[in-house]
Amino acid sequence: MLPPSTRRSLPMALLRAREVIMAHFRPMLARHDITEQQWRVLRVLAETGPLEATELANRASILPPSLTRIIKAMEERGFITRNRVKDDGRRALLAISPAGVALIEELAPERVAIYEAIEKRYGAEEHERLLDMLESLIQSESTGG
Amino acid sequence: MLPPSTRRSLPMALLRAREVIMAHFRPMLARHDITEQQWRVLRVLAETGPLEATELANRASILPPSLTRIIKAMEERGFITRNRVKDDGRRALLAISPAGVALIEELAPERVAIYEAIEKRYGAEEHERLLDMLESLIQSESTGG
DNA sequence: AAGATGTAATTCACATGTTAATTACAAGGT
DNA sequence: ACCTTGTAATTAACATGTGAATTACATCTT
Repeated sequence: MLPPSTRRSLPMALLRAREVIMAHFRPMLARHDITEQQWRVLRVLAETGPLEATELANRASILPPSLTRIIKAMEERGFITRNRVKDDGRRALLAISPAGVALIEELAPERVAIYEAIEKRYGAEEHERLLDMLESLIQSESTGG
Repeated sequence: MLPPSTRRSLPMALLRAREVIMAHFRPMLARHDITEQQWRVLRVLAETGPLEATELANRASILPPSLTRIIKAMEERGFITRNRVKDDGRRALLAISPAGVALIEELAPERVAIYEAIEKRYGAEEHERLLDMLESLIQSESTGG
């Protein structure tokens, strides 16, 4: 097997694919002055309820040092709250605040419209298949080592 | 259409997929003290020959400000060279040096082995199909707007 | 030639990615 | 109680991502 060219390597293809998709969301996020990562944190907390930092980092695919900074910024802006866990001074439960929920709800319509536009261009079935294949790849690489 | 959960959103899936793949390459790059982005720059220059900064940035999927810093670092380490373009003082041709070529050749076997291992776990046909679908997605999103 | 406009590259400022080291606790063993 | 070991979170240091502003040239216009 030859070393793949940069025009057909999986890491590059995944990177470019993510870029073209995120390009559609960035203007929306910029208008509300939140970053892509802050947006992920908000959505994870909204979906799952309060989480400890480690679990939140895993679910949002953000490394612990980054999460520390993000939490700090979002707490100051009033989008999330933290509450120490009883009997363990290390941990804290992170939760989305009403303001955070309001932001998610405010962006929901535009978010749906963007996804619909992507599905229209790329194809809804293709979209589902791609998600399946990506999940399968993640599974095969993360478990089998 | 409901807003997709973070467990099945295209941006998150692409991000996670890239993470699990890059996890296999990072140790190799770390041993040679080069970053993922520097590695991309080297490979693009090796494949295509000398390029101007803008074209290199596009092909390596690196933003201009990042490329400026990367070029500076790699020039100092002797992996790439720059030559001003005649009749246009703004542009410069960036080229890989013999030391850069040597690094690529040194890493080639391990690189092939890593790709083979991924194909073995995920399936060669699945791999090809995934690349096709990603290219199709990139195409549909970058042209159609 | 001078000014307006466009383009390539860089610089700035700040957020995140990344690894290693450190701090703060918790739990277990002696 | 003390010490070791393990774990959660943070901090440190440096590289890159990102958008806005700036600089350095080119080119076009008059």
